[in-house]
Amino acid sequence: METPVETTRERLLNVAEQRFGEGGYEGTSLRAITVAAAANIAAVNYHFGSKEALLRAAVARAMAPVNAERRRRLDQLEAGAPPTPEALIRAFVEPGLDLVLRRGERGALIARFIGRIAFDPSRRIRELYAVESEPIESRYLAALQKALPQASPDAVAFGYVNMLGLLALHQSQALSPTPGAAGVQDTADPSELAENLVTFLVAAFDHGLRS
Amino acid sequence: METPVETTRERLLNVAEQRFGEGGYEGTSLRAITVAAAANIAAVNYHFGSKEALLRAAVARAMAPVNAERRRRLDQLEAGAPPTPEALIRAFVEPGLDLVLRRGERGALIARFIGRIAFDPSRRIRELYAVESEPIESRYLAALQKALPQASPDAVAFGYVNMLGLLALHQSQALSPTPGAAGVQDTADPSELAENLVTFLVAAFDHGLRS
DNA sequence: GCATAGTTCAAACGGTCGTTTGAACTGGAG
DNA sequence: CTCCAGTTCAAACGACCGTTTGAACTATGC
Repeated sequence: METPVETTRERLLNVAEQRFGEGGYEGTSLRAITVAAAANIAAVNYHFGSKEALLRAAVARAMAPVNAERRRRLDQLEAGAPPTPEALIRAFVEPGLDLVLRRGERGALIARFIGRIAFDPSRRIRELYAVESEPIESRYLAALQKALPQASPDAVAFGYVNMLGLLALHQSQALSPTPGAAGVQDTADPSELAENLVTFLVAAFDHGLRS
Repeated sequence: METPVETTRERLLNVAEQRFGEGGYEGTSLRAITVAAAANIAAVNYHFGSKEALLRAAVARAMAPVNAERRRRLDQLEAGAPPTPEALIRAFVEPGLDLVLRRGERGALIARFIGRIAFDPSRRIRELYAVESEPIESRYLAALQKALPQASPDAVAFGYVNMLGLLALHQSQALSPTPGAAGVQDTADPSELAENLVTFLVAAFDHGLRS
């Protein structure tokens, strides 16, 4: 079984995901990416136009399947009875954390990349993520506000941004054990992490939002 | 009333907090810091030894009062009846978010700086924060595990790292409204944000941890 | 005033950065 | 084989980076 030959463009995107996910945007140079991709540095300009455009393309590529799955799940939920907060939270969180299950080793790398970019120090970089995620995310916020009529819309929005934050942090694997925090273990199984996070968030949404 | 004259060293630390908080470690150059501090670039080497050492000193300075207050609150709680999870969460979260109330404009800047460094893309940078915060944080984790006997220690640790993550994100002001997320407003009052976050976390700890 | 420690300075080093350029290469169509 | 579009290459540009250096400056004590 022969692996299809990767184009230079694909190699650049793959390595960009990995490297940007490891070092962030500012901390990753094009030379590091191009060397790892066995490409010439001018190829970045040729295929993408600039470093930032490479990032933009990588973010768009990484987010596309996540967004599609979130959209599919929300469409499905809204086609039936009014969805519960739990169903909505699950529909949102699981695609983000399912990357490992669906894609093997590369999935974890993409998850980390997404989480990392979503909270880059630079607002400009963060907005690359926001542009890709906003259309489907605002639908989820509206659906959650509808599903939680006892809480104020502002309060639901507060819970919602907390959910975004926690999801991104878990994706980026930044919530690793602090040194000396005995008893804290990386959850090896991503579906278990998803269950834990959904349970945590559902409790917070159901009992911890103000009215 | 004359303002005391700032030493070069102090100016460098103050500006470093601001600039590292805005741009992250990699995205902030020493020249930007020294220009803003009206200092010579060699002063960084003279007073601190290196860029990273400047960061380390800034982190230590920023965390010292937060850590002291967390320690004082925990000591106080443990001197009485066994503290509730809510009391512990509050004792941990409030000092982190109180920076604005206690220090005026500079407080928000310091909060952002701390939050930003805590989740820098580079593990090496993140560990500068961890070194400063670990001693008091591990005490809080142990106290929370004791206060939540119905949950497994691993589950409490999971909730704990989520709390760390959310606190840092709120401090860093990275949880700003996404474009188009109508209804999401920056909470102008930090004590209200603390109340909202404590409420959210308490619900998640009380109802959302697995056993 | 001199000596000394502390502090700051401008210039420089060696390295890295993103972007650009024009030539060379590659592959496909006619 | 030629032509052409697409692609890659090495070299270079101008800018920026953290670190270093030796001289100059500053303040204090004798």
